[in-house]
Amino acid sequence: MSRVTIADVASAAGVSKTAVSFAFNNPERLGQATLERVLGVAQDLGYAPHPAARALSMRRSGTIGVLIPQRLSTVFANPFLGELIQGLGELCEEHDLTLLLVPPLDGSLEGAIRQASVDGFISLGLSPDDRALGVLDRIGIPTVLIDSEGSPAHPAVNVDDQGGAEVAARHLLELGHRQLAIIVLPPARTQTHSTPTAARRLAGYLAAITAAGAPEPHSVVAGVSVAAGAHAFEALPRGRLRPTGVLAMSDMGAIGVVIAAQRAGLRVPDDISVVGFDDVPASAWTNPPLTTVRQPIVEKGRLAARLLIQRMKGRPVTSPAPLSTRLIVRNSTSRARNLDLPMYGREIE
Amino acid sequence: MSRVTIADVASAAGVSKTAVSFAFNNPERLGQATLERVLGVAQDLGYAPHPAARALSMRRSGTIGVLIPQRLSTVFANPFLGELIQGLGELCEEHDLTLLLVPPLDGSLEGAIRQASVDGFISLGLSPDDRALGVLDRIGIPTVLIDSEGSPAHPAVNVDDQGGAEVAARHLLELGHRQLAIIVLPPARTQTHSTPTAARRLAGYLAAITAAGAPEPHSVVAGVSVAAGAHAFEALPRGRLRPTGVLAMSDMGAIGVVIAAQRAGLRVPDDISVVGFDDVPASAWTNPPLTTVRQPIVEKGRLAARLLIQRMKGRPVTSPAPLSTRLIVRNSTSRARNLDLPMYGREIE
DNA sequence: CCGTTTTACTAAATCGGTTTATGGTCTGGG
DNA sequence: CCCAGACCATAAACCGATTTAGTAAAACGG
Repeated sequence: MSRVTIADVASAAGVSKTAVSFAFNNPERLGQATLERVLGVAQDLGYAPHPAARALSMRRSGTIGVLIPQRLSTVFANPFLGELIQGLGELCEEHDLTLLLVPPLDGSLEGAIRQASVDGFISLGLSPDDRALGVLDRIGIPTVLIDSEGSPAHPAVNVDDQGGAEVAARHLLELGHRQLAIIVLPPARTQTHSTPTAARRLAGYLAAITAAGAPEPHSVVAGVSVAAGAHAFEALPRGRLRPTGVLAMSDMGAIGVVIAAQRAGLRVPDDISVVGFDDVPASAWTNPPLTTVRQPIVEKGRLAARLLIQRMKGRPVTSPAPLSTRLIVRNSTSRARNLDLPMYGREIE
Repeated sequence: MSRVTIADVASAAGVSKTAVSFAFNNPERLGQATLERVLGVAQDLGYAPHPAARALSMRRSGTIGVLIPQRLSTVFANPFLGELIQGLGELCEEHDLTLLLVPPLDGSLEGAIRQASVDGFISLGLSPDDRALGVLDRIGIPTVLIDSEGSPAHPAVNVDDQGGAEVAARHLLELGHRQLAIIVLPPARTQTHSTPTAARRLAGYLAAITAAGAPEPHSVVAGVSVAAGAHAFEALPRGRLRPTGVLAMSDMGAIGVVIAAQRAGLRVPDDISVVGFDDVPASAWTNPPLTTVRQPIVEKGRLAARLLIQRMKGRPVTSPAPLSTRLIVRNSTSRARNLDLPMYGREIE
């Protein structure tokens, strides 16, 4: 009942284990006749080399791990990861690699990292002081960071978050919005402070806002999901202080805000403008289509995978320049209603 | 520079490899003093057991594989997989398992299956005669099928595709639509004929249509993506024979149809009704929100993972009853325009 | 015909763990 | 004082492959 091993094939074919191994990995080292016989027997027996045994002796598993900072059961609610995997996947296919999703094992990424049999890691959104990073270079597995601070040890792939955020905020300001709100991404996994990405986007928003001399924005923390975005909207000030423009750090959050606003009887963009971040595909289909900051997610995945594969080959690699972002203006933003119009400041609901 | 092994720890702590192993896996078999010393040394050296070695000797890898019928670079364009993984992920977390994505290795799923070091497989949408299935039970790794024909060897988790499709078609027919079109899912990976899911949905559509005595629908094959759906719309007959109702076998396809229709100057649902399948979350946010057949994707993932884990524990498992589907009526469908109205049959563009 | 390659194959070491079987040391009871 | 049992720790076997070093036989060159 148990699995067919190389020894079974060897004895069935009347040769040594070495010969069987050669048949698959070094066929030219075997005579025609033996080669065919061994291959035939292996086929008949349904032999497949044990992957773990193979990985152990070859010191490579043919797998790269994606270090995910959240639970699997929630992280895919954001299309971002799916997009990223499309990019990673392209290079994995080229190089015959499979992808292992590595979420925290009962809360601990460190533990998960040790368990994972991979040749390299792509790590998402780790803060520079996450303990997982320590484990990573202690174990010495090549790693490429995405959305983190780069370090001499590990190259990082980033986009111009701050620049993108700045343009987004300026867009609202130029449309005449003064009273803004920011939907801030939740803090890093174990830390209380924000992720590098959130920090950079926030810096961009604030830079534009203070440069324009607009009042300090109200800010609410919300996870990257439609529900969280909707919830965040509820937490916004109402009445006279109600923001007319919302800067969300994610598209999902922005969509949530839009939906909650509409449910509350506001029209988007007439009563409230909302701008997202990421430009996931769905942003183009929403009602209204979302104004958002586009970042090249698939390209980011491709680039990170490419760098990782370089590192896995032993070549030294340094962090590339941040990929550029750009504002995609669709229909969730419009000119701010004039302060004197009767509509301004009306109570919600 | 190379990795710290159990032997290094053993010699550094002045004990045997066995003792080190026990320190981690069988701490009660060691004395207090030794235990602490070994653990301390291991910590200092940054020791982590080699996952492949561990997997080899323990005969388990702590990983389950998801057999994906398409390339990674395309499959995540459909939110379906992400949703499913949310479900799988819930149970993986409970049982400390990681998830390996196993797409075809240069075209061959069989090859990919052999390489994957996993304790079990979840397989997506395999036709009953796919050669990959043969490999699966030859190797003897527990497997649960999703969206396939179940077999005595492998339990399958399915939803009531046919019933759902039937309700969807009836919905359009009851709204007065006669001239329908069907956007058919593309055939299985290597085969020329359709996947079980596509076949069942098609059967459902046709059952309702013939029962209603409506004319035979036009059908177009299109992949599960917005672009493919849009493309499919272009292939639909125009003029007098233009369908007023479209049955898409996926939400992504449906969204593509909607977008292409709107681009062509049609109003949805006034000029053309479209119904999707799956009810991925994005369907609720589109413009207009999509009428679609809801299937419980996350639940499907949960159930499949639960069954697989049972099988991995050696318990026998049989295919559960199909999960039920239901029609979610939103705004992409409406009463068919009366045949006599001047608008009917107007040329597109 | 003899030494040298080449060819075809194999025994044994190795990868890095876990596990089984066993051997000492201490303790306590008779 | 002796023996049984409890307690700790270890040597060696094992998991299932790859790979190194080497051997026997055949082919080759002069």
